[in-house]
Amino acid sequence: MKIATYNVNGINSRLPVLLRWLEETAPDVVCLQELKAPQEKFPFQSLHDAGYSALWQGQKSWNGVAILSRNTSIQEVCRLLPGDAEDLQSRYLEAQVQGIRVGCLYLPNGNPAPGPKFDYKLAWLERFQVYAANLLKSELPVILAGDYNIIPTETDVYKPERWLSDALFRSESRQAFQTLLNQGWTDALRKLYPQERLYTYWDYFRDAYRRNAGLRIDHLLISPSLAGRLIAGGVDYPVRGWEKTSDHAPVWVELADV
DNA sequence: ATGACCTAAACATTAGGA
Repeated sequence: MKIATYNVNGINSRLPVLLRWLEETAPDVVCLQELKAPQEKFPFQSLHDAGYSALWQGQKSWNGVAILSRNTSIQEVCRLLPGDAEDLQSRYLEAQVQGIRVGCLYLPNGNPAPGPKFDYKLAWLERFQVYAANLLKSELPVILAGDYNIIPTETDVYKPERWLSDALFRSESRQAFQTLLNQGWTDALRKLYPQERLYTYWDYFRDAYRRNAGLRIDHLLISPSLAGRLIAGGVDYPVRGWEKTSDHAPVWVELADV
């Protein structure tokens, strides 16, 4: 089965691109981020017509996450990241889908750093680490897929020296990502491609996509039982070159059937 | 070092993104 994550950067303005990508690649499960749409403006009918059921947590203007499942139902687990009752931003959605526990996340950007936004990012990461550790303890097959807004290593950015003080690449962010790997999560794309330069995001500025001046910030972290089923994965690069496209490209993994 | 571009709503400028 194929599971993908895609930061769409506005689901309604991106709907033609999303539907074309779904039709061409037919992922079984999809995690979407940055819907930038309130709950009532989610295009569930268009997705239904394309063969996908959907669970979504919208928000006016910003954030927003969704989980899609092809031809099957979705059982909701939660709509917010636990650990802070004050944090109502739509950045985490979890469901049981096709036998797998799927966490869809949109981690805070954190810029400018240092500052309150960076503090929020680090606090979110701490809550996420606690939550992820408990998921591992459950021994369920789990995938935590989304826009982590973290460049894990200097292999994951076209020009590391330019990004050292950026919230995406600061040591606190990288260390938090490493902590998740140390817990036992597998960075699926890096596992499949240990050395290669893989990017999932290219700035709209400066012709970044054509120059391949990109970042790898969208990740699929898989629990040990799923790591044993990992058979393929990749970035759907051409989607980033389509008309009216997101600044992110979809990322996917293929898992062997049990 | 700066600014380049894109989205949604604050609607024609601003805020946020990464």
